Amino acid sequence: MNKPGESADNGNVEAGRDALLFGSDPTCRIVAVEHAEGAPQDGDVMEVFIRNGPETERQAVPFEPFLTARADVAEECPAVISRERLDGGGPLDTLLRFRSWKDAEKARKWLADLAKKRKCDKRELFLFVNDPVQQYLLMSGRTLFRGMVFEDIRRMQVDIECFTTAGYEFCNAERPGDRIIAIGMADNSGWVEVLSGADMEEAALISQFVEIVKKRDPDVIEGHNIFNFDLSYLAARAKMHGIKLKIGRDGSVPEVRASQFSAGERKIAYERFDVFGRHIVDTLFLLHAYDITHRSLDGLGLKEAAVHFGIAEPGRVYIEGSRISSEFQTNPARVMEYVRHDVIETRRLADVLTRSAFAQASFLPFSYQNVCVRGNAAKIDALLLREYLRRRHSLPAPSAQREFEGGAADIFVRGVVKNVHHADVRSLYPSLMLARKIAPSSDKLGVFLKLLEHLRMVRLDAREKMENSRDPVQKRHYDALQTAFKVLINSFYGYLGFDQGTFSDFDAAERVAAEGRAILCAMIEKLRALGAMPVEMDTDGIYFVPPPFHNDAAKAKFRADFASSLPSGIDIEFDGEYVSMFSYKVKNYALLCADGEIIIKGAALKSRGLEPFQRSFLRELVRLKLEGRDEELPSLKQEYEDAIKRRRWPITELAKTEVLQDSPATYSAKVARDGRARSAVYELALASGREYRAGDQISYYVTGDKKNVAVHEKARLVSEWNPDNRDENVPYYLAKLDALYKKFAVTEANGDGELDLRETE
DNA sequence: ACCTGTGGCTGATCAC
DNA sequence: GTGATCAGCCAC
Repeated sequence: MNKPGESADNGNVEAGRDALLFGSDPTCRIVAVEHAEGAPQDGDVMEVFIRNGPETERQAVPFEPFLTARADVAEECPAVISRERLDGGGPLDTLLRFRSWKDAEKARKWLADLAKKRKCDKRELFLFVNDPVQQYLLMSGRTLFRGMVFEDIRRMQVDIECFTTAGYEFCNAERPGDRIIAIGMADNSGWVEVLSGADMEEAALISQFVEIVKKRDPDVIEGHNIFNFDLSYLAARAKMHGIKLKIGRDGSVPEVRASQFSAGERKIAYERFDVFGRHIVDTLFLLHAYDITHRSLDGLGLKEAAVHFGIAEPGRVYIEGSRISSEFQTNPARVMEYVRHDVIETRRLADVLTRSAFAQASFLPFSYQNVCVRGNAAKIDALLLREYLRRRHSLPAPSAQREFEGGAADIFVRGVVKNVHHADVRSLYPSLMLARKIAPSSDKLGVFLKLLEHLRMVRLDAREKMENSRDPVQKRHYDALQTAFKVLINSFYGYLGFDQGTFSDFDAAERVAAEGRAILCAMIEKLRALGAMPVEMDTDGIYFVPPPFHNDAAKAKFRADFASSLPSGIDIEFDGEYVSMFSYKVKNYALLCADGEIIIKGAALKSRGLEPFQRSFLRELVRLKLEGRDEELPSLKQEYEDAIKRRRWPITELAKTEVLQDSPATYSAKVARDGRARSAVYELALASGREYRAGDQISYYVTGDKKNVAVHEKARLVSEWNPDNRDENVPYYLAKLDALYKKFAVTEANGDGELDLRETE
C-alpha cells in the first residue's frame, strides 16, 4: 500500500500513466478536495483529504484561482495578482491569477459585462472554469483516487422511510403528521444499521444519523433518489426540529442549490447537495445513464434495478409504497427489515453502477461527485484544457454552432427475411478521425488525436489486464477502467459538434460523418457486387443476406473479399448471423437468433411510449412472424381482444408511463405563451395537487366509452384506479390493438408466395 | 447553472 | 378528415 503523497508507479495497477491522460502530479490516495476561503490578506486554500489506512489526513494547500483572457482585456481586468503570457498566438493568450475565489468572480463579472457592452460572445474574451475544485485539479495536475482501487474508498449508503398522513399517497416533509420513521445505513465494510422510529422520536433519529456519519466518516454517501428524496427530506425535517445537519468533514452543513442532471434526452431537476469533504452519489442518475445506452430496464426503481442486475436480496421483505405507514403502525419491525433490505440492495446497485465513475475520477480533473453528474463531452473538454494549461498554451474561442449532416440510414427490403448476417465497421468514427487525421482546427498542439490514440491504447491494455487477472478485485478494476475509456472514446466525435466545447469544430464533425457515409455506401455496393442482398443499414453497420455458400471456404472467401475492399485503418467485423429478420422500417427491426432468442430494435416496436399490452402483443406477434407461424396471428389477436373486452388485466397493462420533461409550471407557461399542445401527463400532474418536477414519472390510463377521445381530457392516474369499478375505455384500447394488428400482422400478398419480401423504391 | 452528436418513427394535438 | 407540428423515445 502506498503512503500518502507517494507515487504509485511501483508496478501497481496505475502503471503506465502519463500527464496527458492521468495528470502530471503523482500524489496518491486523495479522496476529496474542497475549497476554503482564507482571510482577505492570506488568500484561499484547498483542503486536500488523503486516505491513509483508517485515517483521513487533511492538508491545506495554497490556491490561486485563474482565468484565461484576451491580452487587451486582461490589461484592464480588476483584482488580478499576476499575468502570464500563453504561447501559440491563440485568442485567449493571457493567464490571470487571483488571490481568492471572490476576486476571480469579480473579474469574471467585469469581463462578462464588458462582453455585453461590446455585444460579443463572452467566450471571445475569456474562459472561466466555474468550480474551484475543478480549477485546482486542472492546474495542479492532481486527481482523486490515484493509486487506489474501488474497495479502498469508504462508501456509505442511506435510505429513509417516511410516515404519510392517511389519505395521502406521497410523502411531504412540510405536511403536519408526516415524519421520518426509519433511516437505513450501510457501508462497504458490510455494516448495516437501521434506526427505528418505533424506538425514538424523529429528532433523535436525525441526530443519531448525523453522529453515525461523523463516526464512520465515509468518503462517499450513496442512495437511490438520494438528492430529490432522502437528503431533501432529511434537511427539511432537521430544519423543522432546529437540528443542524452537520455531516461535513469540517462539521459544516450541506450546501444546497437547484441543479439539473441530464442523460441523453432526459433532464432531471434536482436539489444538489454538497457536503464538505465527501461526495454524494445518486444511483438513480447512474441508472438513467445506464438505461439510455441499454434501454432494457422495466423501470427505474430500486426494486426493478435489483432484479435486472440479479442483486436482489433473497427473501426480501416487500411492502407496497402506499402501505408503509399502516404497516409501521401494526408491525414496525417488518418495516425496519424492509429498510434493511433496501439499503443492502442500494449498496449492491452502487457496486455495479459506480465502478466506472470511480475509474474516471482517477484520471479526470473533477470531483467524484461531478464525475457522476457531468457529461462525456465536458470530460473530454477538461482533459484538453488540462493539457493546454500544463503546456501554457493559449486557448481558442469556440466556433459558431451550426447544424451538420450525420450518419446514413436506409432500408432496402421490408418484411421477413431468412438467413441474415450483420457486418459493422469497428468503431467507425474514432477510426476515421485517426486514419484521416480529422481534429479540431483550433487544436494547435494536436492534443485531440493524441488523446484519442492514447485512450485506445490504454483501453486495449486494460482489457488485456482484465482478461489476465486472477484476482476478482483486479479484474473488476480493469473492467471498470476499460469501460471508462471506451465511453470517452465514443464521445470524441460528439465533442466536435458540442457547441460549448472549447475546441468544438463543426466542419470537422461534418467531415467525419460524411466520410462515414461514403464508407457505408461503398460497403453496400461491394456487397451487391459479391452477390449479397443488403436489407438495412445504419451509420456503421449493414444487415444483409449473403450469397449462397456451398462450404465454409466459400463463406470465408466472401468475407475476406468484402473486408479487403475497405480502406486501410477501417476494419470490418462480422458480428452476427440470424435465422430470420423482420425488417420493418429504418432503425426498426427484429432478429431471431439460432438459440430462439429474439432481439427487438426501434421505437416503433419496443418504445416505452407504448402501453405494456401493446409491447407484449408486438413481442408475440414478431415471434410468430419470425418463426413463420403467420396462421396463428388471428388467434393471438383474439386472445388480446378478449382480455380487453372482459377487463381481465390489471390496469398497468393498459397504462402509459411517461417522464415529465419539464416541471408542470414550465409546461403551463409553454401552453400559455407558445401554444404548446396540451398533454395528458402534465394535466394530471397539475390536477393532482402534488409537487412534481422534471424527471418524475407518471402512469395513466384513458377512460370514457368512445374510441375517439381527447386523451388529455379523459386520462386518469393509475394510482386512482379502482379495481372494483373499472372505467378504462374499452373501445379506445380495442381500436389501438386493431391498428397495431393492421400495421404489423397484415402483409401484402406477393407473387411467388415465397419470401415475404418487397423491394422498396 | 447545466449541457456529446444526427437520423427516424409514432401518437397526440390542433388549425384548417 | 387531413396535414403539419411537436414531444417522446429509440438506433447508432
